[in-house]
Amino acid sequence: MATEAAVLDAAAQILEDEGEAAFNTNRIAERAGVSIGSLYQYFPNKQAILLALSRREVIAMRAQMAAEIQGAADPVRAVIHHQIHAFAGRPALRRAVVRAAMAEESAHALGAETDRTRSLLPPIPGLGGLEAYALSRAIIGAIRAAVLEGHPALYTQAFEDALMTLVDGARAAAAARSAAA
Amino acid sequence: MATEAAVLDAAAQILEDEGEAAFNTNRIAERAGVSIGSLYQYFPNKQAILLALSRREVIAMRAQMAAEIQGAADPVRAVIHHQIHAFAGRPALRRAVVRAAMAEESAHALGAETDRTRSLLPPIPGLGGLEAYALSRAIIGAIRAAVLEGHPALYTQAFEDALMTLVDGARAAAAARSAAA
Amino acid sequence: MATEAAVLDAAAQILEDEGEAAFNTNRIAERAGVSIGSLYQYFPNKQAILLALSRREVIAMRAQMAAEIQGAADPVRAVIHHQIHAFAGRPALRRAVVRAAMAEESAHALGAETDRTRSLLPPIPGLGGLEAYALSRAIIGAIRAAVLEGHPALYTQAFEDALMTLVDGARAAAAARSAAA
Amino acid sequence: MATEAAVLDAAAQILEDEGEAAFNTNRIAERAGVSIGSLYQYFPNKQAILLALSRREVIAMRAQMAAEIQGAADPVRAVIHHQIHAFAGRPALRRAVVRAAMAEESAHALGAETDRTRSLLPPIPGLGGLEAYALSRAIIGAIRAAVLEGHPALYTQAFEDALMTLVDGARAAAAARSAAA
DNA sequence: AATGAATGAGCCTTCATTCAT
DNA sequence: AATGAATGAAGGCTCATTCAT
Repeated sequence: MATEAAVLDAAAQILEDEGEAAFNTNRIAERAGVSIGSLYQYFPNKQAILLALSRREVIAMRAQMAAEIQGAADPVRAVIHHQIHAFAGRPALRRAVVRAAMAEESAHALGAETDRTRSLLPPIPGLGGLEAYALSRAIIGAIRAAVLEGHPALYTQAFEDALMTLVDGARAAAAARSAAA
Repeated sequence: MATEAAVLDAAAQILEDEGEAAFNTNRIAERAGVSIGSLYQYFPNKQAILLALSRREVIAMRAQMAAEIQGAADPVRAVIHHQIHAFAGRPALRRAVVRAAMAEESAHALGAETDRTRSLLPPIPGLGGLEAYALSRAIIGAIRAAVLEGHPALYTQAFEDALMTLVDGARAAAAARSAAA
Repeated sequence: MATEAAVLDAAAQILEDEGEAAFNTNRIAERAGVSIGSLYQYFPNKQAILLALSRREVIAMRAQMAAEIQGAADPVRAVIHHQIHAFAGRPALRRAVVRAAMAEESAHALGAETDRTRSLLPPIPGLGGLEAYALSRAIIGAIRAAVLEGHPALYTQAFEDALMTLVDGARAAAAARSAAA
Repeated sequence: MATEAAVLDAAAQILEDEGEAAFNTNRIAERAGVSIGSLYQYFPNKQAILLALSRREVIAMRAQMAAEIQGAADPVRAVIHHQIHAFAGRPALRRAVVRAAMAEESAHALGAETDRTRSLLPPIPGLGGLEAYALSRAIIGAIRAAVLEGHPALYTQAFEDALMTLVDGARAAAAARSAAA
C-alpha cells in the first residue's frame, strides 16, 4: 500500500516532470524507490498504473469539489471554478491523464465522471436531457481546450464569466420554454 | 507523390482498422505497398507521417466546410453540422488525429485551426473576444466528447439543436448587452 | 559481472575471428550467450563495449608489463619486448583496439597510456622532454606499423635490436650533450 | 572525369567538415552536385571512393615531396619536414585517410608508400635493412602520433629537431659499425 | 513480499546499391 | 552518361514483463 501510493506518486511526477516519453515501468519503479518486481506485484501492467492514477486524481477532485459546492451561491459556478483550477500547477499531468483517457474506451469513463459531477448539481428546470448533456460537455470542453492551448485567460475571472454566460443562456432558453408550456 | 499519398492512406487505414498499436513504420510501408526505404524518402520520421496526415485531413475538412457554409441559412449551424459529421465513419482516425494534436505543442495548432474556422463566420455583435473563444471551444468540445464517448444522439438533429441552443443563448446575451449599451 | 565479462570476451573473439563487420550488438550478445537486453543492462551502447574492451586489455597489459620490467637488465628493452609481443596471437583484436582508439578523442587516451608506460622507466639523462616524447612515439609507431603491415621480422630478436638501436642513438646523443654542458 | 574529381573533392570535404559519420554515398553525391547514379558510374562502391581519395592525396604528396627534396641540404630532414606538414589544415582528412588505410589489407599499401618515399632518399651506409625499416616507421609513427594526439609542438622546429636526433643517432651507430668493419 | 537480472519481440531508422527512364 | 526513386537487409536500442532467488 505504501508501495502502491509510491508508485502512483512517482508516475504522476514523471508525467509532470519528465514527460510521457519517460513514462515507462522501469523509470516509475526507480523513481518510486521500488523494484520493478514490486511494482508488478501491485499493478498487473503499465496501463493499470495510468488508470489507477486517473482514478485517484478523479476521486480527490470529486471530494474537493463536493466541499466547494456546499454553501456556494451558485453551485454551477462553483463547479466551473473548480474544474478550471483542477490540476493547477500540474498541467502536464492533466494533459497526460486526459490523453490517457482518450486513448481507449475509458473515454466513456471520463464521460461518466462528468455525469457524476453533474448529478451533484440541481437540475435546470426545462432543460432537456440532451441539452443538459451538451451543456456539460461544452463547459468541460471549453476548459479542456483552454488548458491544452495554454490560453492566457484560463485562470481569470473573465473566463469563468464567459462560461457562465453559456450556462445562463441555456437557463434562459429553458426558462422561456418552460414559461411557454 | 503517389508514394506520399499511399503512405498517408495506409496510415489512415491502419489507425482506423488496426489501432494505434499497429501504427508503426514497417506496417505502414507494408500496407502502402511501398518499401520502408521509400517511406523514409518522403517522411523524415514516424511523427511526420502523423502530422502530415493531420494536416491533410484538416485541409480537406476546411475545403468541404467552406463549400457548405456558402448559401447556408445559418452559417453557424452549417459549421456545427459539418463538425459533427466530419470524419464520419472513421472515428478511430478522428480520435488518433485529435490525440496526435494533443500530444505536443500542436495543441496550439489545433486551436489555431478552430480560430481559422471561426473567422469564416460572421461575428456575433456584442459578443466579447473571450466569450467568442469560449463559445467556439465549447461547441467543439461538446462534439468531441460525444464522439469520444460514442454518444448515441451524436448524429441526430436533436444534438445539433442542443448545440444551437448554446449558440442562441450566447447570441441573446450579447444582444441584450448591446441593447443596454 | 559474469555477463559483463562474457560480453567483453565475445566482443574480443568476434573482432578476432569474424572481423569488424560482424561486430554488432546482436552478434555480440549471441556469442556471449546473453540476451541483447542483458547486454544493454551493462553497456549503454555499442561504443561503450569497445571502450571497455580497450580498457580491459590495456590494464591487463600494464599489469603484465610492470612484472616484466622488474629485474630486467634494461627496462627499456623489456618494455619494447613487451610491446612487440602484446596481443600476440590476436592481431585483429589489436588492430581493432587501435583503430577504435583512433576513432575519437581517445587518441589522447592512447597517448596518455604511452606516457604512463614511459613513467615506469628511468628517465634518460640529458634527453629533453620533446625528444623523450618523440622517442616513445617513434618506438610505439614502429611496432604498430610492423603489426599492421604484418612485417615478417616483427617477432624476431633482430627487430627488437633495431629498435634498441634507436634508443641507444638517443641515449648517446643525450650523453654527448650532457658531457658538453 | 569532372564527376570523378567532384566526387573525390566532396568526399574530402565531408571527411574534413562533417566527420566520418556523414561519409555516406548519398551525402557525397549530394555535396558533389552529382546524382548517386552518376557516382556509381565512376566508383564501383563506397570503399573505392576512399581508396581513390587516398591514392590521390598520396600522389599529390609524393609529387610535392620530390620537389622539396631537390636541392635540400639534408634530404632526410626535407622529407621529415614535409611529412609533418602534410595535410596541414586538414587533420580530419588525414586521420580518415590513415584510418581507412588501417582498415584493411591496405595497411600494406601504406607501408609500401613509405618504402617508396624511402627509395627517394640516399641510403645510410652501414644501416641494415631492418634498421632502415624500423627507422622509417619510427619517424612516420612519431609524426602520426603527434597528429592524432594533437601535440602542441607538432609544427615546431623543435619537433623536427627531435626527430632528426633519432635519425642522427641511427646514422652514428651505422657509421660506428662501418668503421669497425 | 521484494528483488532485479534476464528476456526478446519488435520498433525506428540508415544507407549502399540498383535500375528503369 | 545521368538521374533519382526505390529497395530492403541490417543494426542499434527500448521496454514491458517474467521468474528464480
